[in-house]
Amino acid sequence: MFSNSVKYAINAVLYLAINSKGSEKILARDISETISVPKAYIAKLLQDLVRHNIISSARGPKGGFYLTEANRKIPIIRIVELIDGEEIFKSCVLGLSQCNDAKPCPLHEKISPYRWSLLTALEYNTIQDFADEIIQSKSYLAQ
Amino acid sequence: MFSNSVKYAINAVLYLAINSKGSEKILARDISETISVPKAYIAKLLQDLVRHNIISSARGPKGGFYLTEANRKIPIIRIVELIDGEEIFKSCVLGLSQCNDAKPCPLHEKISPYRWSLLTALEYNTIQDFADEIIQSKSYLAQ
DNA sequence: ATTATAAAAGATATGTATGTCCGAAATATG
DNA sequence: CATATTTCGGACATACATATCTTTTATAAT
Repeated sequence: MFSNSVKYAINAVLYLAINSKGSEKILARDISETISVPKAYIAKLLQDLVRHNIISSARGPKGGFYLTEANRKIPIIRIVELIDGEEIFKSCVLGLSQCNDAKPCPLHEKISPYRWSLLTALEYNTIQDFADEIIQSKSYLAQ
Repeated sequence: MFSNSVKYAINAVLYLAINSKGSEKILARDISETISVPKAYIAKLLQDLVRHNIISSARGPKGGFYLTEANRKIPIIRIVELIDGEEIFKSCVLGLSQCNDAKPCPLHEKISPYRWSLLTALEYNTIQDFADEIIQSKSYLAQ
């Protein structure tokens, strides 16, 4: 469903949300080790998120990545859209250009509820929402 | 969701199911042109399906690909499992190895029921079931 | 038998996602 | 100001999916 890059990015951002309080910053190295993704690779993804104002960063000593209050209110789907593009929820699972509710492909109706559940969960839950769930042990980021 | 290979394979098999009646055979070239996939590429996929007894073939003049009655009763999910592997429906959407009902990732509970219904739909609907739907204009393979 | 046809099989090529490396820019600290 | 730290940016490397090309094998028809 999602590329590895999106999986890594969501994991990294949620780790950030849980571990950086206020202006406290988190090193790319810490994130890399915790989520078991190469430092240079996750760093690139995080830089992309910074450029698009989904997360924040500071260079130099005491620098690192962190989240502003505004960052925390961003829906998770923005991460997916940025990295994998907006089409992944919309394009036909069989690759047919004409597939839609009126002229569905054979799998369309079977898959639509699944896709819709995923889409709305990502659209209506913010970074902070998921972080709260994890803090309250309602869900987990166990590797 | 699915690899291009799976998309191509499902399209090709359903085209076969609809267009080969009885022992009438269909050329790789015809399938290639109809579903707009390079002949050598779709041929390889079809050969793989033949080796695993999902479809049937005959070489030489009057040869081609076709479906036996047994082939037609095969669930669509067998094509997906063969080409993309069995894990694609089972592994965590966030790539977490420990994700399950007891220790769910943040997305797990929001999508599990829908994912499961998709899985069972592909498990219980055969090649013929989907072909029938198309013949009855309940669904379409329009490019 | 010979020929034409078509799948099967193997080898090679291309493209995209993933992963790595190195130097530049920014900045806190002494 | 000098130094250490850390993100940033570009270039490079690797792996895997996708695509192509060539040869071999099987077989129907003449």
